[in-house]
Order: sequence, then structure tokens, then C-alpha cells
Amino acid sequence: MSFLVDVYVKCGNMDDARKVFDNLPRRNVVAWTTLIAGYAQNSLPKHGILAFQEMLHAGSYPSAYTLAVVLNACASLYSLKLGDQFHAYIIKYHVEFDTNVGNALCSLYSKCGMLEYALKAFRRIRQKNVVSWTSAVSACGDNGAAVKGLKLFLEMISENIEPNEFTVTSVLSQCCAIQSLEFGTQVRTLCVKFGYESNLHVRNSLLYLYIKNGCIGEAQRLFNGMDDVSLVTWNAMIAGHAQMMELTKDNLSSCEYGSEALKFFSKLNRSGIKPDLYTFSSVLTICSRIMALEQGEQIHAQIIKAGFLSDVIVGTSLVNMYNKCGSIERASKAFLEMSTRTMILWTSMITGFSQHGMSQQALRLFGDMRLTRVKPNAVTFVGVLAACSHAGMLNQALNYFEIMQKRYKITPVMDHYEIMVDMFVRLGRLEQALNCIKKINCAPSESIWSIFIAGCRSHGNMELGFYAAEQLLSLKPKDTETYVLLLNMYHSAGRSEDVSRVRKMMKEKNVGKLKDWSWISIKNKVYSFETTDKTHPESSVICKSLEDLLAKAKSLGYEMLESVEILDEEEGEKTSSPTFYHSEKLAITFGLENLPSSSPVRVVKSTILCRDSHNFIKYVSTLSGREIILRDSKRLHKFVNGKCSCGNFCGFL
DNA sequence: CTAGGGTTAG
Repeated sequence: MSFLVDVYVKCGNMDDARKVFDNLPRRNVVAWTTLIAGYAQNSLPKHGILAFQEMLHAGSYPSAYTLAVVLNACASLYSLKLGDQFHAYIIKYHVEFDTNVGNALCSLYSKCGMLEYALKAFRRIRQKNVVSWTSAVSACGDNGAAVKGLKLFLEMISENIEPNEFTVTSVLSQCCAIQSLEFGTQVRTLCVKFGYESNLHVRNSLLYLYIKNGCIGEAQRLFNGMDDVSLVTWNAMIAGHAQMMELTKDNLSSCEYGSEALKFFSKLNRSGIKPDLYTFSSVLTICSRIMALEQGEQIHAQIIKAGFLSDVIVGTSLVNMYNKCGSIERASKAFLEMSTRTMILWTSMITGFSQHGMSQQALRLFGDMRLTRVKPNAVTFVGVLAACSHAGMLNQALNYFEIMQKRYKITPVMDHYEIMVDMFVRLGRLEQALNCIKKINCAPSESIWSIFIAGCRSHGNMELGFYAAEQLLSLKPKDTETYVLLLNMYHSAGRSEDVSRVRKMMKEKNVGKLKDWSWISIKNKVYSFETTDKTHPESSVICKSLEDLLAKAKSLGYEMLESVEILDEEEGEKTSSPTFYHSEKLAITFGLENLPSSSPVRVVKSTILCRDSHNFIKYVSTLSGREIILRDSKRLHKFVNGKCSCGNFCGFL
């Protein structure tokens, strides 16, 4: 009669299963076990364990299978305590060599983070089946011992045990964890042999394998051949493209990967599968990188509808997206609407104000944060110090720098020193800046010297600049922008032998060319621009508009800085670089013409903005009456009515 | 009984 219990169990109706069980004339082991397994299968492991205790109380002897079922209930509760308690029965009934019991023990120990015990339980099993092997292999993977897991898998193969879909899925994810494309590829061959390649789990694992190894093309090929997909598949493709954005040095392809990722997101929406919080945070981050505010807003609306706004991480991504897109108002609004505020959320908002040049608001918010007793970390202080630096609040900065170390026990890192140096430089205190650099107890970074050198140039202290340049060069810099800074400095000082020396170093170090790209996102499409010369055929229309703008700006008093900034031309070519046609100018011109007249223009630029461009854009913001938000490789510039939020101080001057 | 994955600040 216990089969009736099973019927209700299979229907997920445990209440009636229990009633039927209670009315059974005789309750044997099978009936009890069916009931216990039923509770476990229907996510009621605690009831299952209670039923087991009831069973012992009633004087029934559990079978090995009963014990296996109970152990699985413990495993789903991650309860080692209960598991240990039942281990006594396993010894008592001499069932530790039983396959089901061993499998269950292996899984229980694995879930509780005790890999060694899991493997011991596995080794004790007399007749190991595929499940035993798979449990043991997965146990390794779940506990971060991928190499061990793969070795065990090889042992399994050599024992002529045929893996199943479960096994290969776990093995593939372990190949992914240790980034072993070679092993993974061999496993894929095995999957083909056994006909597992069409299994969705297997395919998703393969997708991640390729993505983690940067083989986005192979991932795409695999994806295109899939007719059955799940949310895991979509998230993998989105995350994969987002990762490629960071991996590529080339900013043009980076932004292409970004828009590609967003295309996957729209396809996901059309597919009818509901995105989850991971999807939302990923796509918001992508929007923030390419400054796709319109899409970010649409996603915001979708998040509200889907009810994910209460998630802190989604909320933080949202605040960050608005900050990075230059919309501090909406960032602030989203921040205030969040019910829980983590340290990262506070930091994100403080940094947002700081980057927008709103120092007072940033510091006030930091005060609020301290009142709520959320502890700041090193990143929080990056925002706080930058706010002080921006406002020229020297004493406050020094004060916070001390509070950070003494009160919060945070050791300053390069980021903090860079801000302090930047501040001294802004105030024209070059000696103090240099002292600050000298105080750092490790090698100063490339960018800290760059900040200092740029400061020396703008304050006309060339001697100090040349000295710092030697220090910088001895560090063997890697960054193209660093070299360009030096080239410009030596060039404008007429030191041609130093120019050739730096160029030679660039060749030796194989430093790439400075790729100056700007892009603008309009209506879910990304348009990119490269610094070009006048004769560029495709941009002739934009160039014409740009020339009109230039003429108007000149009538307002704009003077183009004729100082020849060397960009990346080869040695021997003495052509001056066409600062007039800098990519950001083209992108902004394009934006002015193709966006609604009230809409701000948002542009991302791959390199640091130069002084001339900065000056020009100020005029353009006055001329057009538009807000222009430009994010370059170092900071955010928000131009409103001839003024810029950066306080007119950028490193590349 | 054993399976896939992933997010936020600089």
C-alpha cells in the first residue's frame, strides 16, 4: 500500500501523502522511506529528518537506502551536525560501504566544505557507480580543487566507467575554473562521442569555458547552433561580451562589444525569458561604460517592473550607471530611493558627486555615511580626498588623510597619493607635491609622475619637469599616454634630442600608438569617431559643421592653441597633428546635430582630453546652450554654459 | 542519488 504514499509524493502533495501514510495498517521500512524521501524531494528536509526520528522511535529498522535518503536531507540543509548524528547509525547498521550511503555521504561532506571526508566516503564505497564518481568529481569542483577533480575524472575513465551528462558538465566547469582550454576541448570531443553535446547544461558549461578563455568567437558559434537556451545561456553571452570590453585594448572594438552585449540583452527580452538581477547589474555596467543613458533608463524601468529595484547590487549598478552617464541628479534620486545602503553604495554616490565636481555634496554625504556607522574603505577615501582636492581644500584633505589611517586603519595606496599630489599640483605647490611622492614607500606609479609633470608644465617649472621625467623614464613606463606627455613636454621645450630618445624607448618597449577614439550612443546605436584630417571623405559633412562651430567660437573669443601637440606620428614626419579634428570634437558635433535640441550630448573618449579641446568645448556649450558631458580616460567633464565641472584642471595640459 | 553561472564603488 505504500505506493499510494508515493503517488501523492510525486504530485508534491505531502499533506495527503502523510494522511495516507498515517492510515496505513502496517508501516514497513519501504513506507517510512517513501515518506522521508518524499519530504526531502519536496524541499521539506526538516520534516524528513523528523519522520526518520519518528521511524526509529516506532521501532522500525532503517535500510541503507533510508539512511542515504536522510543524509541527502541533511546535505540539502548543509547540516554537518545532523549528518554526524546519523553517521552513528551508519556504523551501527554496517552500511558505510553501501553505494547509496556512500554517495550521499560524499555529497554531504562536499556541501559542508569537507572535501577530504567526501573523498574518503567515496573511497569506502565497494561498488562505485557513475553517480559515485560524479559526486566525487563534483565535490572537488565545488571545493575549489579543480586539478584534483580532473585527475579523479581521468582515473574514472581509466577504470572504464562511462561518464554521463552530469559528469561532463562538472568536468567542463572545472576546466573553466582553471582556464584549461586544452583539457576542455578534449572533454568536448568526449561529449560528442557520447552524444551529450546537445544537452543544455553541457552546452552552457562549454560556453563559459570559451568565454573565460577569451574565445568569444567560438562561444558565438556554439550559441548560434543552440536552439534551446536558458537564462544561463543569455547571461553567459552578455557577461562574455562585457568581459571582452575590458580585455581589448582597442577602444573601438571595446565599444562594439558593449553594444553587442546589449543586443543580446534585447534578444533575451524578446525570447520571453525573464532576466534576473545578475542580468540587470551586468547590462547596467555595460551602459555605464559606453554612456548609453537612454538604454540605461529603459533598463531602469524594466527593473522596477520586474521588482528588482530592492536589490542593493542592482541599485548600486543603477546609481553608478547614472553617475557614469553624467546624470548626477538621477543618480542621487536613485540613491535616495534605496532602502538599504551598503558601503559600496555610499562610496558610489560619494565618488559620483566628487567626479562631478560637487565637493560639498560629496563631503556632506560622507558625513551622513559616518553617522549611519557604515565603515568606509580605501575606495571611499579615494572619493573623499578627490572631493577635497577638487575644491582646493588642502587642510581638510590632510585631515581626512590622517583620519583614514589613524581612525580607520587604512594604509594609503597609490590612488590616495595620486590625489594628494594632484591637489598640491593644482595649488601650485610643486615642492610639496614632490615631497609627497618621495614619501611613498614603494615605487611611485607612472600616473603619479605624469600628474606631477603635467603640473610642472602648466606652472612653467620646466627644471622640475625634466627631473621628474628622468625619474619616470627610469620606471620604464608602459602606457602610451605617458610617452606622449613626455614627447609633448620635450617638443615644446625644443629638446629634440630628448624627443628622439623617448621615441627610441617607445620602439624598444613596443609601446602601441595612441588610439584616439570617441563615441556617442544615440537611440541604442553607438557611433564612433577617429581623429582625422580634413580630407577624410566620410566625415566631410561633420567637418563642415565643426568648422562653422569653430568660426562662431572664434567670434566669441576662442583662440585655437597652435602649440603643436605630437600625437603618434612616426619619426621623420613633422606634420603637426590635427588638433582641430580631434575625435571628441567630431563626436560632439555629430551629437549636436542628431540629438533632440534639449538633450545633453554625452561622449566617451579613449584618451585624455587636451587643453585646446577642453577650451573649445566650453565655447560650444555656450554657443549651443547644451550640456556636454565628456568622459575621457581620466575623468568626467560636464560642460554647462561655458564652465566645466573639472575645475579646468586636467592632466594633459 | 550526481550537473551549468553570475553582479556593485576606484
